[in-house]
Amino acid sequence: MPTDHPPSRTPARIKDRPTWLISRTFARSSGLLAAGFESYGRGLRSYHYRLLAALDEWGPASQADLGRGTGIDRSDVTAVLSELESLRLVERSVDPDHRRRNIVTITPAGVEQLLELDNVIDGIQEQVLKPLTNAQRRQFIALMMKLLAAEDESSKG
Amino acid sequence: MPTDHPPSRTPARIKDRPTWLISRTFARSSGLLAAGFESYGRGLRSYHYRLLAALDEWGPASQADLGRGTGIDRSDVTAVLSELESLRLVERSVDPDHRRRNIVTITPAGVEQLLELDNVIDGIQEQVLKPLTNAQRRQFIALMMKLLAAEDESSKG
DNA sequence: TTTGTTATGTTGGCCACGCCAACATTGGCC
DNA sequence: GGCCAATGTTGGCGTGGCCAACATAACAAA
Repeated sequence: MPTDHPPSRTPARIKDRPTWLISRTFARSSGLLAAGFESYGRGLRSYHYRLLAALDEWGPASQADLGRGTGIDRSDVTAVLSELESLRLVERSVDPDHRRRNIVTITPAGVEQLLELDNVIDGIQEQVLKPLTNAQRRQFIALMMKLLAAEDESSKG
Repeated sequence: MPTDHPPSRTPARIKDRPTWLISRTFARSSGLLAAGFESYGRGLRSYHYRLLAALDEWGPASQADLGRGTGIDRSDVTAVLSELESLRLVERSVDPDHRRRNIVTITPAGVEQLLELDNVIDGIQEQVLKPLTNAQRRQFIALMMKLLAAEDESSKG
């Protein structure tokens, strides 16, 4: 559990810089997220959630496709899928048309787990944004989307 | 260097969530920052910068105070200071009034290094915010500050 | 058809950042 | 004098994000 120990003073040349604010914001967000995952037990972390979500949404897929789709490295996909498999949340089978490839499928238990995680994570969005009014939340989200739009474009190519 | 490999699709239940946007924003920011530090060579990273900035701004301090002030763990402070010391950017001396304590001082070379890093890092602020207009940048910064205000309060106690 | 070349899954490793525990040592307090 | 707190240090752990190397399988070019 990242306990998120913020600095007590923070040098002036640092404290107002966007990169610093972004980093603190992320620390707060990921701390809350980690606490959420942990309170949930099972040893699931964000990678697990991302993979379950991808499988639920895109249907059965190869590990390589999962990696590309979620931005998780192949090797990490392998490791996390093994954990998910041992929890019976996904299943791996060899693609008959391409025996080097695995077809990964989410199980009913996996879907159920995913839905529960959805709830936990939704609650955390609320916590993260709590200091902002609704209008400010919308603004904040819109600004981040704009900030990331270029990146999204370039990776779609 | 974090190469920041964004996902190519991103599941819908994830892609609009604030925690996800925050995490992507941070990935972008810290990727640019890391590239900046690395292009600069010398093996300096954000911890080094934070400590140099703290020393420059608050004057000579003990390691424990540096840790509390910057939010960096004592043990990490020790390690990073050793690197800074071997680069002759800081000096450690035993506090005569408290021989368990070190007094850490930034050297002239350290100040110089800090100023150069300042420039690099300022350039990165620009890059990070590039997609936003000036008004949007101000908004974005203000929103993050509000988001973090509660945390700052509680750690001042 | 044989010879590269590319894609896939796996293993094992590395780094940054953030933590924590344990320890010896020092100083302050009662 | 004896206890407690603070200090610096060592060593370790976890997460997220990477990369390299490898065997194997499929594919493309020759």
